[in-house]
Amino acid sequence: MSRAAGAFFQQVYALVRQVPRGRVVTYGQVARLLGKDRGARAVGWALRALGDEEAARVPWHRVVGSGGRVSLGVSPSGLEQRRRLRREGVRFAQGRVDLARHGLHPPGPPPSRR
DNA sequence: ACAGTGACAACAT
DNA sequence: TATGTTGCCACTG
Repeated sequence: MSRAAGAFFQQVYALVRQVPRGRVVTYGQVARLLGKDRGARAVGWALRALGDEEAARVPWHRVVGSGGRVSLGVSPSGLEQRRRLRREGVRFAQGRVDLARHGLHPPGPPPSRR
């Protein structure tokens, strides 16, 4: 087990814990915030390494893929992730989280609707 | 000690 | 639009 993890993983957990309810961030954004432009993968690894106890205090479900995709897809965890997000009032569009509404830094142009 | 592997994403072709 | 390559961190066999 020893999910002690290195400093980077700890930074990921610390940052994800700061994501408020009803808000989401992407792997890429987390990586960038930690100074790793191309470290999105490492972020995923960090979350995957979460132990059950850690997962209880880290809102891992608020971390989604680019464009609001749920990377875990159709896996149990993926379904669970969507369920939790929905429960927090996160809106989905085309099976993706509406980053324009819940993301920190929307990548694309703002939707003219709300 | 070394290779494989795993919640991603940007860039090149 | 799709496919291939590369970068990133830590753990396991």
